[in-house]
Amino acid sequence: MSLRYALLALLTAEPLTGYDAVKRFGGSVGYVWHAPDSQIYPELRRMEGEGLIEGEQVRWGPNSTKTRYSITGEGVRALREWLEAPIPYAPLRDVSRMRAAYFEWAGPESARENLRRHIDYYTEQVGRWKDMRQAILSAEHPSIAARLEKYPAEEHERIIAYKAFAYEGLIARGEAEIEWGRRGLDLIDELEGPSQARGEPGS
Amino acid sequence: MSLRYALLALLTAEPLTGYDAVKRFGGSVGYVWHAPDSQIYPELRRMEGEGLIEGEQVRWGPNSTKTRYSITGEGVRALREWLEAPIPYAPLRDVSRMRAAYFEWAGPESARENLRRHIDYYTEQVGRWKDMRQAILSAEHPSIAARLEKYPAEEHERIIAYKAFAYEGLIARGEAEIEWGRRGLDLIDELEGPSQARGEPGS
DNA sequence: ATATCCATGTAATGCGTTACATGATTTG
DNA sequence: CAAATCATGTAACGCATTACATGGATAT
Repeated sequence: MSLRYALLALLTAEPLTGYDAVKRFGGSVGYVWHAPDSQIYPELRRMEGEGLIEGEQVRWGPNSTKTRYSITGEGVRALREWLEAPIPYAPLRDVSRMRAAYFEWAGPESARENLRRHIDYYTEQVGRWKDMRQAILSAEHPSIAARLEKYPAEEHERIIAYKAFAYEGLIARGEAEIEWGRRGLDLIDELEGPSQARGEPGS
Repeated sequence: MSLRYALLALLTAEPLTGYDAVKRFGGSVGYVWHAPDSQIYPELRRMEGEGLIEGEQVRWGPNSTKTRYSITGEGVRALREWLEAPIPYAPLRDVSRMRAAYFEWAGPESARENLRRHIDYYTEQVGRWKDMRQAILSAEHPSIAARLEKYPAEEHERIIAYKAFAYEGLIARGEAEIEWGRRGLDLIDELEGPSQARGEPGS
């Protein structure tokens, strides 16, 4: 049910077509909340039905229109309410940890491969998150720029700060994952002897 | 689809009834992979149908039986295969970060309340995870004890080490969450002035 | 004109959640 | 004998995923 709040949050910056929203979910917001097109379009229509957003038909080319959605007063209220309500923390479902717990059933080489992938994955993610954080802090990112234009200058600092703070959480988490992966590789070396994948120099 | 592998992993320690499995998901395994009864019983039957596990009827009281499941050779093969295959990392869907990114829409007091809950939640979890890690390292936990009995002594070290390592990942992650929450509270103080909830001593 | 973007979906399936439901057995 | 535990589900619903599908508009 958070998809709808992600959409509402997006729409507080500027009106968007479904396609615009899909684009956002491919980039910025998508780093925090993933959603495919097939979920976004129907959700927007449902939200319009409930009065949280309003669609207006905009000319697009000579023979066509597109729907541009804006958030309504009720939409803002719903977003606020959601932000102020306590989140029910979802029970854990952690594939990486589950797999690691049973590494004795995989070969050491495949356990290593697993951890290397873990490290690579989070290294890449951390890179992205750091870039996003920078783009937010410098107000370069188009969607943050549009947002700042819409709100008075005294709000800018906090708008930026909270978004950067969110990314800092992702970065910290990612770095913890990388650390964990490295300790895992060391652990495997201790338990099973060092990897045979690399030759000993000087032997 | 990981539920079935969690079940297979459990069954490598000892045969279990559905109810036993449900119990495990309420405790040990449940800290890593959550599943409700309503998912476990049907999944066990499906797995039996696919030959990954075998159910045998065991007397239970004078007029009743229960089904005790054991892992089959094919089940072990399936578990190994899953452990050795690369995990497709699921796209992110992070409610805490999403909410934090839009804290300017909540009041400062409700943003603080949010972060306090975040800190409390992870503090509690970290406590549990640390206890579990200890219980594993000392081989006190009943399910780890049963497991160790079944495998030769030279396997014990790695069986324990990998499970402890998994919990260490959770602990590290939890601690990063707590840290993040604290920095968030500081950030709110900076942006909005300190909380009015507490009086200034000496004023 | 052709490729790439812009725009918008439907359909099938599966995993997971919540709520509801029942009865036997052991333990105190 | 009453309470707690053991045992095993069904049913309805909703969110999410994957695959499939189409056509107009703009840029080169």
